[in-house]
Amino acid sequence: MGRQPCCDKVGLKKGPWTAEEDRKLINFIITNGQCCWRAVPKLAGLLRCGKSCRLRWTNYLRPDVKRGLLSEYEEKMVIDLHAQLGNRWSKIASHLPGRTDNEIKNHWNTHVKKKLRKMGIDPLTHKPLPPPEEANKVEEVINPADSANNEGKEIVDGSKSDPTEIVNNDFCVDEIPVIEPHEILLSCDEPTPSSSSSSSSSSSSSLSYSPTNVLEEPHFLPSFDSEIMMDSMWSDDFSGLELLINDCDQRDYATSFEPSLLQYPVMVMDEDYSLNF
DNA sequence: AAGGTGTGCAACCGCAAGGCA
DNA sequence: GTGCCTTGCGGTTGCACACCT
Repeated sequence: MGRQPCCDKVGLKKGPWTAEEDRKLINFIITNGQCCWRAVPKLAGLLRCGKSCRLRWTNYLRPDVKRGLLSEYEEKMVIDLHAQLGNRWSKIASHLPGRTDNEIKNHWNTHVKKKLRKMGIDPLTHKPLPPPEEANKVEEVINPADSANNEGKEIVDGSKSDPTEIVNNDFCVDEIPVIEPHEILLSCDEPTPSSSSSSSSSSSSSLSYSPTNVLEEPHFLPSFDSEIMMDSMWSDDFSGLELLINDCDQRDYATSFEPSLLQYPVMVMDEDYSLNF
């Protein structure tokens, strides 16, 4: 007997969520909390599968989710945690409050991989990449017929591209010293206000990157535990949150009405139903 | 200006884990 | 112990936008 599909796919909507769908899902969870995701779409009046609702909520609509690019410090943490944990994105995300596994995974695939390769570091192993010639030799030995079909070809395939490209990219693997992940130094082009103001140890233009540093950066992390926050937010006082969504002057109104909400990120819904905090 | 190509990200898919009867 | 159900995870896809020619 085959596996039962997670939901009846007939008549279900796919693709990007609309503002109206977001509103329905938010309203439902505000009213009922996070319950059986399989039942959510039906109860919320959505033509989506439960999985899709859960994903939308956890990755986008959750009030404690952080949007925008990862800071330098967050990126360093991701790299370090990836070196320790591999592609366990949810574990990595659990160390970065407000960041989702999906967001970190996307950031890794689109930004960090390239950055590490440019630095001469293999994003899979976190070890230095071999020089182009050696890499080609190794590839030829391993698979002479298909040496180009390798993940490292983007950077190290010097046989096909103009050698000056390497110079143009300010990168030459011959100059890359053998370094371990914990020795990596990343420059901070634009230190974020949080990192520059909160950490005197990171006042220079680059941060020493090491597991101990990662763990010893208490000022960067929000002072709340996201899970505790969510529990409090959803179980204790939905009415307060609802006020934030429904009132046009949410922040002032909410804080005057319920001062305890000040300790939580304030969720504000725009006219187009996008959320701001 | 138009078409082609590259990039980033939201969302989907399939599988695995864990809980429960 | 077994099978079903739900949730969570990681890999992958596809679309929209930016950039290039």
